[in-house]
Amino acid sequence: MSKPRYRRRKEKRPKEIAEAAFDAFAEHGYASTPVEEVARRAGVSKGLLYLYYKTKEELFKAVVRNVVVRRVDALIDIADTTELSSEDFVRGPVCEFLKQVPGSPVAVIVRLLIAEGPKHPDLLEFYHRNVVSKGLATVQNTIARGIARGEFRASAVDNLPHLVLAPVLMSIIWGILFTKKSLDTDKLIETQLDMLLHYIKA
Amino acid sequence: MSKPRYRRRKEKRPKEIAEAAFDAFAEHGYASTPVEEVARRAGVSKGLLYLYYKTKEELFKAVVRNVVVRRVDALIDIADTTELSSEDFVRGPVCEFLKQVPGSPVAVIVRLLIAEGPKHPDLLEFYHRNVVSKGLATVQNTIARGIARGEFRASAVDNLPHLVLAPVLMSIIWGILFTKKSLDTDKLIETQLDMLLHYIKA
DNA sequence: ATACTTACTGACTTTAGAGTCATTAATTGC
DNA sequence: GCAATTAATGACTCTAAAGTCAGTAAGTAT
Repeated sequence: MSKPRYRRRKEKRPKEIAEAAFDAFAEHGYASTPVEEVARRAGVSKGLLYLYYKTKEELFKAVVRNVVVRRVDALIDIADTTELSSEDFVRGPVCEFLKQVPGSPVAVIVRLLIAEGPKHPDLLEFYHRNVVSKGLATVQNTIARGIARGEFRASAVDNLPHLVLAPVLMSIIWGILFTKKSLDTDKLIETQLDMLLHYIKA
Repeated sequence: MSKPRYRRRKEKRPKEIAEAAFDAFAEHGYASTPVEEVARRAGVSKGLLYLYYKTKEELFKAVVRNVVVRRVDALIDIADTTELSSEDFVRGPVCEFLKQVPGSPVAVIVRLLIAEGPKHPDLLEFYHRNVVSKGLATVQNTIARGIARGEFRASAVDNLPHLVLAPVLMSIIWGILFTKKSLDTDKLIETQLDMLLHYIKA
């Protein structure tokens, strides 16, 4: 009549473990987080964790891959189907999207990648293909479309979509290092976009 | 008649060790670098290293502090004494300075700080006080002087000097993560400054 | 030359944490 | 109900690496 000590839930375990790992890594970083800490947070034994993930490194990769999924694709869809003028599109949906990034799980992933990335080239490759290059391409397409429509002029920015993401990256890093010293990241991003638009408007 | 097994060089050891540590940390990161590896590179025994640095953490802090020294102050001096117009000053000395940062030891320090910084608040405080806030203040002063002279107009950028450094940070991070995927960091920085100047010119 | 000081060595101790595996117990099928 | 299957446990092993310290030899003073 006693309660069972645990439930067998084969399908849900991997996800739960990956989520616990994300939280733990976010707090202490990858190298300083013992696997046992992850297991504890997931309410699971260390042995079970190793049943689903062969090594700590594999767990790390699963965590990074998990967070990435779908986030960027949402924006791309909007970009492909919007009816707005290029300027309104940038000032509206693009701006909103960029502003929520620094407070999102992506910020954590960026920190993990900077710290541990160089040791996992395949992971960087994956991240570049699925997030970075997609994001940059979307920005670049938006600019190109604006030019085609006669809304924008051609400029050096055409090949430097990185400039759109630079203030976002700045906000993320600032948040990681100097949480205490406040910085108005929304204003930072808005101003950069305003500057960009002035620069390339026809 | 045999060569001595070592020389006693009390004064030079700490510096040599810190430099070896910088190289090692740059290559593998802090957490993944054994102290013995640092000692080996410095041509010294592990015991001696611990004579000069009580813990690995203390060594880490010494490394970060070492690199910081003087780099920023050079620019500040130029800023205070230049005879150039504000625009020429930005397009010349400021631009040159910013362009060499991504390839300098500062890039390594940034990586180390992002990875390990959150565990060493005093170090972040030090870095903020001696590098970041000084750099930002210099940019801000330059803009303010331009406005006072009637060369620039007042704008949102007045309080967001971070925008000047954003492309530099972008270049640093890109270099760390995607060395293979090339990016013209000089062009990136130049374009951002060009954009900024267009935006704030009177 | 000899005694003395201390920079330096490297073998040793200790510990934290990754990964294993024999055992247990929840579930499934008969 | 009973046997078979497998999700789950946690005590254990093994290793890497931080930190220690008794001993050694380079330099110094007398």
